[in-house]
Amino acid sequence: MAEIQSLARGLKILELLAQAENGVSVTELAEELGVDKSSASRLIQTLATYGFAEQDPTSRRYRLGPQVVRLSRSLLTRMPLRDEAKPFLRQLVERTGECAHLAILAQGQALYVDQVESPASLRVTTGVGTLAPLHCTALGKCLLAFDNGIALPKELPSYTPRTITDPEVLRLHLEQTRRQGYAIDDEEYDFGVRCVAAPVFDYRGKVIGAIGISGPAGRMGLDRLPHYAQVVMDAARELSNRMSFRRS
Amino acid sequence: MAEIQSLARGLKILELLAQAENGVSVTELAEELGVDKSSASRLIQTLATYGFAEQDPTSRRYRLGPQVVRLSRSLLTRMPLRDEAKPFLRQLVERTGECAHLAILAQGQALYVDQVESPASLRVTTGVGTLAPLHCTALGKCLLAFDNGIALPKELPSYTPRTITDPEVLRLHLEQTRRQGYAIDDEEYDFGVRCVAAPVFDYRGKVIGAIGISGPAGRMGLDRLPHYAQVVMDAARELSNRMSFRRS
DNA sequence: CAGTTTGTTGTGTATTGTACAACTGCCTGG
DNA sequence: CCAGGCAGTTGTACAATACACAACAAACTG
Repeated sequence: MAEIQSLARGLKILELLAQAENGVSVTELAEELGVDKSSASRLIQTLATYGFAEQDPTSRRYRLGPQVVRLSRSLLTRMPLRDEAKPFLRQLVERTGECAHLAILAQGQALYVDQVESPASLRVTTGVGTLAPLHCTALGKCLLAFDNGIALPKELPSYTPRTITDPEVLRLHLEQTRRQGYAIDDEEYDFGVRCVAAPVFDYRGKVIGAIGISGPAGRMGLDRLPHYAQVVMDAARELSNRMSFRRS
Repeated sequence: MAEIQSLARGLKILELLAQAENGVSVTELAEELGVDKSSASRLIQTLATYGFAEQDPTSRRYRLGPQVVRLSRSLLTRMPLRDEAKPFLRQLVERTGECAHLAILAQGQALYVDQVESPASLRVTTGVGTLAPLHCTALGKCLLAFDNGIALPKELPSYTPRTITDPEVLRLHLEQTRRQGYAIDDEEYDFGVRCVAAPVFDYRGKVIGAIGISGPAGRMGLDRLPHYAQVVMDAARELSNRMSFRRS
């Protein structure tokens, strides 16, 4: 009895609401959870009274409520790494003209927690809150390569023809990443998008996140990547220094 | 029995986690909820297994988990208004040099759901997910003035000496807002910050949100406000047109 | 190292969440 | 326009489950 059933069901409902495109009906919820309509109805009513869900008056379907946005903000604003990283992200955008991102490890995936947009009209925006796989993104590879505690993902799903799907190839690739101190994503997750990222460490040398830039392959030619890598690494190193002082 | 107790308690815990600066201990949770330590422990364990809470390994205190950021993203990306508004927010920043915001009504407050930052080094950023009072912000006043269904807030707390705290004064002020088609916040919520906002309507003429700009009082002189108001209203009107086509 | 505080794990009991059923409002088709 | 079906909510009885109490483990403090 280590898990509160009805709370767990409520949380599952939140996830279902997040996945659903156009809201979810009570009957669908009941089917998905394997409970009666009445139970599903009461559960989501509770979610609604606390602002975590909302009912569309006409269709009677439920969707996520504004409360989740508030919670998210609380989490993000209370993240020291995010505060410290912001100026470096801006700096990266200034120096490279591409979008800059900050990600941390969350549930075996890379969670994008901040972004500064490029001024270019063609830009690669990855919304804050996005979860991306570790094995085919530059930020993810950084987390994977420099975090000793983490194991390689069992599955290496393919997103583009360039995605590394062989565990052994990935292992070697990560070793190289460790050696050179930065990671590259060469159209392995999104067609036509290249990324460069470097790890951020705390005072104990533990990886706490990664910062990097993403841009269209056209602008981010392979020959220019080493230059970008240097810029990103410099920023990451300086940010790591900053984080070392905030021993929280 | 219209409310599932344990789910409600779990949601209250989430709110407590959001408010707490440095995480919350199990004992604190138990006290706050009026339940036993053991119950609080099991509730938050359930939250943790689903990624809604995280335990700091050293301090054993709990904080919000990454799952809430994911949910938030789902909600925000599924918001048609947000997609449509983005280019107009960028346009506002370009034309005025100040930060632009989009807000909707949520739980009797203005919820900031998007922002485009000003390039100026002195800028007014209001994080996405912020809740602000309706009676002393430009975006809030728009929602208040143009939404027929909504009642005036009972309490009109004061944030600066300029905050309107008299209901009658506010009523007249909102009438003027309706007449002129835009709202102003003249340092009524934040010292030294002025805002201008205009409402966004759907195809039925119902307010679905508001967009506006915020800047330091130094740059946003009172004499320039009418000009800014025109720019904001133009954008809001065009955005309203766009929204009329998406009859969802 | 003893004492104290804090978090987690058993366990019996009663509260509470659940399924079943009845009810209401809505939509659809004849 | 009405009959039939469907989706969502409310009532109710029962049993599952979440709860308080207690014991235990672990960490902090003096």
